[in-house]
Amino acid sequence: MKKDLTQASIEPLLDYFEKIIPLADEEEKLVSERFQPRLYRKRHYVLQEGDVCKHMNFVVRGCLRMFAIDEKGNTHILQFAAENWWITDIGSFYERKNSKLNIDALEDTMVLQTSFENLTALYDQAPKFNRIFRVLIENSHVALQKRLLQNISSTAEEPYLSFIQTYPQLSNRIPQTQIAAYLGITPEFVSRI
Amino acid sequence: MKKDLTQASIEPLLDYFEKIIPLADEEEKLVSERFQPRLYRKRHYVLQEGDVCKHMNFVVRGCLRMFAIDEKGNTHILQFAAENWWITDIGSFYERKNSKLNIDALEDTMVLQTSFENLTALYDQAPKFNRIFRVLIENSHVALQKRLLQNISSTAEEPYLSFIQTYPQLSNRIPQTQIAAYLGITPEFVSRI
DNA sequence: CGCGACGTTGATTTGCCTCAACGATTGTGG
DNA sequence: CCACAATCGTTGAGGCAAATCAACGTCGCG
Repeated sequence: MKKDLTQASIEPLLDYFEKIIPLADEEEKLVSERFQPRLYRKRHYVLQEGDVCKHMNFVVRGCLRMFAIDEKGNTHILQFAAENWWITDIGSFYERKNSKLNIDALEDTMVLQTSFENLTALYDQAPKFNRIFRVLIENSHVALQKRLLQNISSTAEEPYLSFIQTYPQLSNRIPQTQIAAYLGITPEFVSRI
Repeated sequence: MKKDLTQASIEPLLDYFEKIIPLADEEEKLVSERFQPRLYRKRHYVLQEGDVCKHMNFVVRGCLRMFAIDEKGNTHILQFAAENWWITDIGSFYERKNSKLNIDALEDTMVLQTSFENLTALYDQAPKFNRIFRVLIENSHVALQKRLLQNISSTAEEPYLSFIQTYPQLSNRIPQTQIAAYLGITPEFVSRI
């Protein structure tokens, strides 16, 4: 039996922002006007290679992944996004260029999403969000640097152990094949660890 | 004979900002008050592991590198920064935590640098810079994602060729040993390509 | 039920590392 | 100004970590 995903509210996103910095009632109202809930069913696409990435997504429930497919047909996962994570192809979203990445749903997933137009409007109406989103991306930049360092480091075992330690809740939910595609190693090798 | 590096001015940074978004005279004045020139001699450290990263640096002339040293003593380079590039340990700089990274000079290097206090003051005085630095970090995030993808991809040859194509001016100036440490492969193997 | 996705294990191959030796170049101090 | 050390690039031989290819069992799902 599926969970009930038809209930949607802006609350999780407001809670999330509140943890970073308090919002005035007026600002909460702006957020609720500029974000819309949307349900993506398992295996459905949020973004397809070649399209412009139209939305910035905040995951309320479920799990998405962003990935690229190389010339040999191998899938490389750049990012997972479970509850309270953001996911979008930043370059494509802000520059409105065609994306080389894909985003799809590993599970039935509820997001709160905003468009480029709505987000820039929000920046104008409440400049505070410029700072919030700057901090968000700074944090994910730091995380990405850490990941790159581990990836460059010698053995494949270390990045794997680090992943299941850093994201224990994720490594339960996600098939090993997906984790392998995230780490850049083969599923067979993950199995041998 | 060494180039004359004693001349320092805020001009290159103002030029840089102007290319992104026009600045009012008042804003230019604020920038020149909040950034200071500084010369780092070859092999001198801008940031040492264990210290808090005190400065955000804009390279006017020369070249810096940011790197980590792993438990085996191997050096892994996260980023080079030549003319018109920014370099800092973002996490350490904004959170004022001890850094696990090092930054040093590959050549005599002139930077324009600002402190956390000066930068936050600048954000307050001219909120426009929130947006500017949000865009800067978005761009470097996109670049980092691209690099991670290439690194995960199978052969070591592709990342190398991509590097010398993307940064031809850098690959002339920088020893192959440094490029190897950036790509996560051995100098010997770079030589065989 | 039967198909497809997933995980496991084994045998073989290979890309890259490690270790080592050797010129060429740079730069540094006596 | 020369001698010596340090840095850099190159090449060779050998070894290992992880990929590849393949076969098989399990599970969930249409």
